[in-house]
Amino acid sequence: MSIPLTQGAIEALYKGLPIKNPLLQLLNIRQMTSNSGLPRFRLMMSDGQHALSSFLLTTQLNHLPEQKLLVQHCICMLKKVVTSTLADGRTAVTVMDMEVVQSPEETGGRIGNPTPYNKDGKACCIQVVINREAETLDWFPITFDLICRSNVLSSKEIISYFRTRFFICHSTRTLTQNCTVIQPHLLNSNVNVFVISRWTIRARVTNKSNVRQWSNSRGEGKLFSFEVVDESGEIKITAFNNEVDKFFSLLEQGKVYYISKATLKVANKQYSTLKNDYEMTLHAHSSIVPCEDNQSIPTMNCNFVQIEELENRDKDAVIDVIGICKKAEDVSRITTRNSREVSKRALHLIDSSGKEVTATLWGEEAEKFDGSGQPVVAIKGARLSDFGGRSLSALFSSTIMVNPDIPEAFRLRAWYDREGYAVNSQSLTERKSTNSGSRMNWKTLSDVKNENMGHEEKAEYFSCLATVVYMRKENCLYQACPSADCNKKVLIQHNGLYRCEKCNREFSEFKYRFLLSANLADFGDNQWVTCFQETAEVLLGHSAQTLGQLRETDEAAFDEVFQKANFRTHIFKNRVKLETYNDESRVKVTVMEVLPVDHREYSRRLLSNIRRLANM
DNA sequence: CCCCCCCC
Repeated sequence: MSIPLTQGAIEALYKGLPIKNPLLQLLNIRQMTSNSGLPRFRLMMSDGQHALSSFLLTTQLNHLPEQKLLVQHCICMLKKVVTSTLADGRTAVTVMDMEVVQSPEETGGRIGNPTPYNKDGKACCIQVVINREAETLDWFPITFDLICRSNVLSSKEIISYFRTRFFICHSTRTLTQNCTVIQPHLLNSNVNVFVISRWTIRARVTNKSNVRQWSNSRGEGKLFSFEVVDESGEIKITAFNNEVDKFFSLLEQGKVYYISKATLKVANKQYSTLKNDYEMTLHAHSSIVPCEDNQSIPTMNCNFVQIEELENRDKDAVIDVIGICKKAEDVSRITTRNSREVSKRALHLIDSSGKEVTATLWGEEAEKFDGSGQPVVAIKGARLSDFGGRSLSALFSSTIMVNPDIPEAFRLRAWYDREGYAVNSQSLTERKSTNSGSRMNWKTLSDVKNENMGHEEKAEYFSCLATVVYMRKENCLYQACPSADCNKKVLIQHNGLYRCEKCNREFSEFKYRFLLSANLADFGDNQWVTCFQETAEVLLGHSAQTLGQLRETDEAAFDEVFQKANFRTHIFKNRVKLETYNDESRVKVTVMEVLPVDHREYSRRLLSNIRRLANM
């Protein structure tokens, strides 16, 4: 005669509810391989009503099965268990302490007729059956809550199941009242894959990729993906191989379809900006049918950011933008870092903020773009870059819409045709990349000293906004070797010829070159710098040759060049390095590039310096 | 099962 089992224990243990020393019958025991190399035993236990195979024996108790004490149909008292949720969402009941209280001989076999409780912990699918009232509806929104009338799991559990494993929805819909959840059933599939049976979604295609080939160690094939939206959210759907042939030409951006019998998998967030933890994959049995009655399905929910506002957004932000394409540059081919060739086309977008920004389209999108007639262009999901200050770049996931049928587009069109065309817009994107914030290591002159820049073995580089306050005009020029690639200083010989030591030659002529010492000042400090040929020419506005001749012929004009160049403000890109001569070390700053001051850049610099000072 | 998001 067997000891009575503890009724309801399986449910309590599965839910992690407190239950004291329950008595359960072992229905099955299986040895698994564990990461540690020790055998790990998995148990199926029964309380006479329910059976559950989510029990794991702590390895400290491995002696029980190994000594044939814990065998099929014995009765155990579980003295200590821990119920936990595994990384993949499954529940495990780990048995930390137990005692075998009755042998199989004494129990006389399986007790009662237990039914599987939530199956054995493999990936589950909750099958949804639509009852009579709902059968007239042939679609579901992507996400929904459920009211559960099942006696297997509570409604709360079902909802949490759906929240964690399927989709998240916070609104309770009428339709949900008509759903009945029946027995979860087991699927022999990967833990991350769930089959949605008898579910259909009705959704609008917002973005559709091109067909792409892939080839890797796992094989090769072709695929395309598209994104859909319905009133409850958005999701990405991918089709491979045969499904590409079947569905690619059917799907059109902007149109609505009934989509059913796709599988779900956990989305890799790394590759998606969509607000969904899951994505769908189409299979041989999947169906996609166009839907004509699509009024209630949202078009694209764009959250347009004014161009002016882009200046305040973070680099790499993914934003939606809409503007008049004032100018579309010609398409060009570039080679990427990975030596792939790709087409690109820059658009100059302007909106009613009066600001302009450059947006770059890629690949086919760049090639097929037609900018004639200055169309309204909306880009959903463009990446904000800090190139040239602020610019935009389309991603693979971006949706580009020309003259979209939306109120914002009509407003922009009206604004542009009435007054916008005459606006002298200011672009957030500089034409010169060198002025871009990202490439500049901005410093104030006092920063350079305080941070001991240039004291390392390697030269350091910084940029500053500074004003020329003094230039040593006396020895700003030297007589250099006239050979094309030699700038070595030459010495005049008694014979009237100029000798270059480096070339070991004598020349009848020399060329002038600059070696200009200048003192730069900003609001906090000043710094002596050296300008060689190109940078000095920019500062002084004359070539070394012209200025050299001027010095020989018209000293007043020569002086005037310096007067004019003095107290001018520029952006200086500099190299700083510690130099030692005569046992004395000092930091030498060489100007590498002189750039004109852009007023926006100037304000930005000024503002950031002020903020920094305010925080000191 | 893919996963490229680029260039000045």
